[in-house]
Amino acid sequence: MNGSNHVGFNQADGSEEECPDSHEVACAQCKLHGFLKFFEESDLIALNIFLSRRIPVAKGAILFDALASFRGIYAVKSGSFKSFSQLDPSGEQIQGFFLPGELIGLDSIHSSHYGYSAVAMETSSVCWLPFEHLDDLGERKSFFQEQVIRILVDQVRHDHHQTLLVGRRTAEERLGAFLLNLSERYGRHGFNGEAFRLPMLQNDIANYLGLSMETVCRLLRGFREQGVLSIQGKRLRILNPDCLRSIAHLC
Amino acid sequence: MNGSNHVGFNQADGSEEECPDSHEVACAQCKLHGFLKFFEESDLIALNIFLSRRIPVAKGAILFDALASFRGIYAVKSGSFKSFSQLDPSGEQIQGFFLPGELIGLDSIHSSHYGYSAVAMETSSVCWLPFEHLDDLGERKSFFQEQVIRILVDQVRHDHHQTLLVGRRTAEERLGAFLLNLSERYGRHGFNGEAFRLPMLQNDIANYLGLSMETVCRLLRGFREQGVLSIQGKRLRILNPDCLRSIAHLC
DNA sequence: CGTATTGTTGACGCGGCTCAAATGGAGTGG
DNA sequence: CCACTCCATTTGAGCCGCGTCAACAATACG
Repeated sequence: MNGSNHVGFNQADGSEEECPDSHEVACAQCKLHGFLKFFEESDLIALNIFLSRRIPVAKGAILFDALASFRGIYAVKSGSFKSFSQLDPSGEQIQGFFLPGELIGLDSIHSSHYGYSAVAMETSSVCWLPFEHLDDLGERKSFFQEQVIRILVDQVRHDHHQTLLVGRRTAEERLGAFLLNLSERYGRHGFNGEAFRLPMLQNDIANYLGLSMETVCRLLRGFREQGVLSIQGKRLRILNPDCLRSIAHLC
Repeated sequence: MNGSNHVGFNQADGSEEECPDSHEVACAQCKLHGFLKFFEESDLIALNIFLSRRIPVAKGAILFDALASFRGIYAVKSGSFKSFSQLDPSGEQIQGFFLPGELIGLDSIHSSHYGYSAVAMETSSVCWLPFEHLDDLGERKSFFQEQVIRILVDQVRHDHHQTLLVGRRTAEERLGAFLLNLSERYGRHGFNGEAFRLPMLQNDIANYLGLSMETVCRLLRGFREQGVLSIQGKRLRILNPDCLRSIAHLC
């Protein structure tokens, strides 16, 4: 767990501060780190040539377009993103949210285009791992693919759960499970899972969960009145996680 | 597209008839075939040592249990399966249906357990590809993994679509899209996409789509009365695909 | 400070769930 | 072949969750 046997990331740039921005995910907590940690040092040096670190992305800026040709995966370093498809002319359908430490675009591997768009919901920064030189890894490519498979499997699991959630649960259960999911993800990447920012609009939450904005708003008020959580602006605090779990029927 | 450059499958057993059962998928149309077709002949001979072909599975029999340890993937040769998780004590949640030519269990790769159960909805047969000797493939393992990734990506795409479908569409749109999806899948694997069996119970369809059985029943009657399709027993015939597409809002 | 965007609240209607009961069909044993 | 059972399907009645519409408040932003 000591990161000293790995090249790159924060340590690569000696002049870099330890923690320049408290809202930034630590490299050791980033999924990109887990992605690469099976490589030997020599490979990592090669990979680091291609790894672009901390690209700033302005709020509302498009990370990639649905029609953009696949050029690698991104890791959210700070800020947050949403992905959506435009299939329906009536508006966008939000596919997912991406918090610091999470990867975007992996499911477009082996496709010519990304197939969906990703935009920053706030001022953000990403690391970018281009995939074009992957074949240079030679025999080690298999390790790399194993990580890809591992993460894709995770996503399949999550999507199954999401389908179940959106299809068969009440609005209250969906929103509760959604908040718990956010909490768990923040916690996993080294943030406080009990108190965090809700970077997305209520409109986006509603869209994602297949609900109306008004229902989301009313439910949040209900949760507040039950003392389950508190909201001020975009800051959320979960006061009673057990109660929230029982609401979401995830005991 | 001539299958003669590949070893194994039907051709391997010289005494085997061409088409002993018209309800059986042709090997050239099976996803397992696509899965293996990138291998050289020598590798395929090795793989075929492990490939168990045409294992019969009785109606209602469990192919694998949620707690069974992962032992490889199955290809449906004839019949059909449903997969489901038992998370909810109130009953099963159906995750998917598997028709002849389709693969079951791939998303459990790199897990200790399957994580969900699969049972035969009718008298069926499968081919089984154990994964335990995959490392024997050596450098060619990478090709294999590439296929795994390709199929997992397909599944992620499908699951996203499913989430969207189940979350934001009316009951009519969901059922229409479901039937069209079945039609497309039967067609893709060499069957008649306009007239096929509905192997699952209406109860299962309802569960899968997040609807009640009664709603599914009423909607099917509506489709029949509109002349969109005809049903006798479990046999379904799509009389007006364009109308069904417009109902499903997939033009 | 003004404008645009997001969030809040109420009234109302309907899609689809629930409950309940009847009908049909497949399998089984006599 | 029939009688019986079990399960699936069908149909109806009633109700409620949540979407829609509309008006207004609050917040963000230039």
